[in-house]
Amino acid sequence: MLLRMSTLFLRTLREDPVDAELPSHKLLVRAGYVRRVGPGLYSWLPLGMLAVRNVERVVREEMLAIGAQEVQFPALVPREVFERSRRWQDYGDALFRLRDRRDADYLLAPTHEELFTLLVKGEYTSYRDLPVSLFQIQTKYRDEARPRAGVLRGREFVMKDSYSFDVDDAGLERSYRAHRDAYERIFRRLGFDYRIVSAVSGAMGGSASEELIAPTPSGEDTFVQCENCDYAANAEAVVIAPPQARGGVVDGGGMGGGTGGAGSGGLPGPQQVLDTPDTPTIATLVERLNTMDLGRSFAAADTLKNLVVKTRAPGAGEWELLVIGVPGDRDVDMKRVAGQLEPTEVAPAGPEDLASQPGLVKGYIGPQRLAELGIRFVVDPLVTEGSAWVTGANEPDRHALDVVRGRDFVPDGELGAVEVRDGDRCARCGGMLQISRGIELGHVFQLGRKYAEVFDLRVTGPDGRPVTVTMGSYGVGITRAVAALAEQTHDELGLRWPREISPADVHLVATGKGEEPYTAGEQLAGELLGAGLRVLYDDRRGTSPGVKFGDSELLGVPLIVTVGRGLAKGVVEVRDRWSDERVEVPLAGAAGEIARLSAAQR
RNA sequence: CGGGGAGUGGCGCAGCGGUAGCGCACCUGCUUUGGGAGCAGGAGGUCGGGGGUUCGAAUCCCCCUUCCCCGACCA
Repeated sequence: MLLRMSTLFLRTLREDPVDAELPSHKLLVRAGYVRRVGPGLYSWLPLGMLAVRNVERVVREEMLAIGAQEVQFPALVPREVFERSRRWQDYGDALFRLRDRRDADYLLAPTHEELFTLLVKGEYTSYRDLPVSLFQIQTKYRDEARPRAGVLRGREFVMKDSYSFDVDDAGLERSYRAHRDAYERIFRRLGFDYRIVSAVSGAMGGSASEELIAPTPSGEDTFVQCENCDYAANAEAVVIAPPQARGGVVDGGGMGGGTGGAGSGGLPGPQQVLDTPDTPTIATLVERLNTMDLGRSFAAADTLKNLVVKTRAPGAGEWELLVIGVPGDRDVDMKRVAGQLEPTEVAPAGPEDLASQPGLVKGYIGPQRLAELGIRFVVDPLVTEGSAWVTGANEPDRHALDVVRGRDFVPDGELGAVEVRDGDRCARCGGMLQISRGIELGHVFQLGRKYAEVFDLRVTGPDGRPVTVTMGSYGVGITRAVAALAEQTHDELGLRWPREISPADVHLVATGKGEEPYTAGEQLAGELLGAGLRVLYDDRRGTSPGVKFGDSELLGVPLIVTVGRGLAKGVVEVRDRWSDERVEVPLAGAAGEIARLSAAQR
């Protein structure tokens, strides 16, 4: 492949686009890889297209290598298909819906579980046909509430999605493993720094759902890693170790700071109700407590905050109230809560929900009488058995002190609800958890029988009886990978591609007076081509050297070869865009040497 | 959905009552050729849309609309 800059459809920009915030976004636009068309919509220009095709190629090769077979579904799907899986309703506003001339409803698919399931159902009927894995590389649509970060989170994007079909759990496990391994090979080949994090809560070390994340400060996914062991999880799926008993019980201390509770050993005295006027928030409460001359000081961590939410089980018509108790210095992570309660829906309780239950006094809710009110109550595991708290007294302007779990209230259960913090403890080994940000590159997921049941995908088993198929679902963001890689690998000069994704192996720059650089460049370009390299050749006349060098840095091809000044000595200069190392190579035989250097790059 | 901001040549911006300008990019000529060249000449805009005020509106007023950023949201 030989691309000539003189004819390449490319215009680089000297200035950053105003709407871009992230380096990857700025650079992909400046380097002429993409152009914005509308909110969350981008055109891919020739260089960008080459990068996208390269990601596709790597993904396709690795999918085929595990025996997955490629198919292609329409992006435009009739409503009925998504009605059956309920996603026409459940997917919400993020689903692009449209109507044809006959007023029939259609959608632009965000993923294709339904069609994959239906396809297999239509063709296969026996357990002997399984397992099978199918994939497609296709444009997906999501009407994001707020597209951002350029191509990283658009409303239209290219994604590889695949699905595995097995007769039993052991088979699913194997298919899952194969995909997970393939994903590791894909991201390694593409040159990513990536982490695999658990995306499922509860099941410690469970592998039912994992995300492959590219760590980068600007990423919009939050995940935690243990400093000590290899535990890593999405922030919404994290499991935090409960502290040693805190507050009054075992022996004072514990974690969570403050000197609250009973201090030294033994249960605190019976709970007492205090007048605490105008203290509807944790901050105001703590301030008030510390001026009350109670013989101890209090911190937010000594208070028990009770948040009211409402839940609705699938199919149930009515919302039910649920109170969640967490230490007062902690925020509740609603996504984490929702993840654990799924498929039951969760929503914050509004004023009208509270009004329906007069026993709940806003700002002064305590768990002491929730049971008698018939309201369900769960606590975060940080609220350990035997711990003592300051909490609401269920009366306006009053709080209760030394309220002990197990003595003064008994929750209906525990629910990890708290937002993770740096320094929280790993539930596996007790090590410190560290929070990082990253971009989700891929997701492997044991879907199970959800769609197989909805679409009645069954095959005849060995005993002649029908068996419901179990599925895995696996995705890789193709266009997102290009941007994520740019985000991870760029430097102050511009893009910097690993070889597998780069639009070319070598960026050949001809510069200098007269014809010599161009005749030599032309010949070298041909030789490089002959050596099997993909060449981007800057053959522009009348473009000053500074512009050419600047472009070569911006475009990000990993090896830059300059034909110019060195010709007097019979050499060309070869520069590694990654290390910035420069070597002079004799023009005679340069192609072979350059091919060798290129092959040595990552 | 909440908060902030912006719509003026391809891109980035200035102008804020007197009929549109700058930088980059582009075109022509000459010079220049190892770090975003110089000189000279040139092309390109119904100033987001509609209505109003005014002798006169990019500029003031009203309505509409689109877009961007932060947050909420995001299988």
